[in-house]
Amino acid sequence: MAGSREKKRDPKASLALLWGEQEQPRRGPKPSLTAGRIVAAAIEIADTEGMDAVSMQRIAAELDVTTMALYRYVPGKAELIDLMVDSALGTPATTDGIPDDWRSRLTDWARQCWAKYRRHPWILTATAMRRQLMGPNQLAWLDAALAALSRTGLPAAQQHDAFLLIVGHIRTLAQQSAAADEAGEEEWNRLEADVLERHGHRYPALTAAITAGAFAPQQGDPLDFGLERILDGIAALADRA
Amino acid sequence: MAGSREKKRDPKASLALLWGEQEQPRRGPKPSLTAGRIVAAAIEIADTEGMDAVSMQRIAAELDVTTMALYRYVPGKAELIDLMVDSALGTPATTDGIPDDWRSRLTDWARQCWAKYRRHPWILTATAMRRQLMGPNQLAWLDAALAALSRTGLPAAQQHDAFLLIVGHIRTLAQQSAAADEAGEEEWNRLEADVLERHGHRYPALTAAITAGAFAPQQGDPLDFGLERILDGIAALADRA
DNA sequence: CAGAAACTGTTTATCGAATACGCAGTTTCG
DNA sequence: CGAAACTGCGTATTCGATAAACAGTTTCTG
Repeated sequence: MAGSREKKRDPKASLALLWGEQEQPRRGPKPSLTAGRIVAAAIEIADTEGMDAVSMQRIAAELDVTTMALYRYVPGKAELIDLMVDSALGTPATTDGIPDDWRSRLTDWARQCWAKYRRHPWILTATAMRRQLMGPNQLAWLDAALAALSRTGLPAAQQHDAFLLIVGHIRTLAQQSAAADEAGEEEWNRLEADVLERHGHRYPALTAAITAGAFAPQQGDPLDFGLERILDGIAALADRA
Repeated sequence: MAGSREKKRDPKASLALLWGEQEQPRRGPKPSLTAGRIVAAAIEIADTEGMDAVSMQRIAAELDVTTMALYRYVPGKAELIDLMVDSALGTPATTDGIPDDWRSRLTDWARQCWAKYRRHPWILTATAMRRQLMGPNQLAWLDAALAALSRTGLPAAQQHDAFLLIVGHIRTLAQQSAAADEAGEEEWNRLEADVLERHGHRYPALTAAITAGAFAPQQGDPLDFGLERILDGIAALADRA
């Protein structure tokens, strides 16, 4: 959470890198790296130690070069993060074997997307509060979701809204699960329980919910509840039309 | 997006501050500040210039003290952020005049919450990927939502799930709107349009959706679509039971 | 009331991070 | 061959968070 010592993001450069629209150098020493290797190293670090551990110095160390060497391949950290996200998302799997109705397709899509977020929780931070720069992979995910949604017969604008709704749900889960994985979870729970012991009377509904086990760990995929509700809601709308 | 030069968050200290469980000093000079004033200054900065502008030095400057003076009142930046969030959320308004059914109550709740996120978009970043430390206000919001949800008759665990679903939707909108407010929005759109011009054929559903106006600016409250779907989905479930 | 004790704001010093700049060596083209 | 286009790298700058130590201020205590 330290300050932003960086220059602004250069979307043009990010896009060029995302789409591989870089001219190959014709002279000079052979590059010892590629943007791809840098991105892969950064993702590796983010996966294992979280986004906070991703620094230019750290990536460089991982690749056995000096920090500044990286800047020959990516314009800056902001652009690197754009690349990380698109790369980590990868391509959605084919829909082979999935029934050809919108609900099955969307469910499958959501499961896959959720899997990606679980594998790379840092995607959440990496994309929070920033305009998304759609790379090839991100566009593929969007396309897949819209392909399913188009079968609902809903107006295009609502298809987009529905897409956001589902992504939002997945991101909420990612947030929850990232928070739960934080260190010292037990201590935190104990502290909060303590607080509620002392102030719980001010929160009757909450107290009742806790007593009823609303916050007990659940079994089953946390994705399901919300996804079912959303799809039910969309179905109701689609049927109405 | 710079590194984390801070020590870990101290939840105990945050909670003590959140609940005002601090012992008042009995000796020494009169304190010239309070945690509250620091938090207010930080929120002011975040509101007008975004979270990135919130640095200890900046807050101190705003309050006409040295940076280190702040550390007499808050243990560190992480704890300060906890306080900022709870303070910015404030208390949910009373439900006077809102019909006493769960759907109306939840709709009202969601609108209020969405208003808070719109006023303080940085809450999104401030709470991303971190375990939430529930302060008095955050608990009040949670309590209010659960009070409404309890009238659905759903099991407690599902009430919690439903709560997350709604908050998730609100946060998605906040994310969207924050991204849209970023500088250079037009240039970005132009660049993306360019890309699609060149690669659009790989994304038929997306191309179709764009043509159909899926991404055109919409009128009306963006909250509504998703909220209606979610509530419809919840209603369907509640009716079934 | 004299210290001691508990505080306060401040100064100074580290350390981590991003990244601008310029240098020396490497390749390739005219 | 020599300039041009590159590459990796050492150096320096700037910001941010925060630790440590210091000097002045109040309030107790004996």
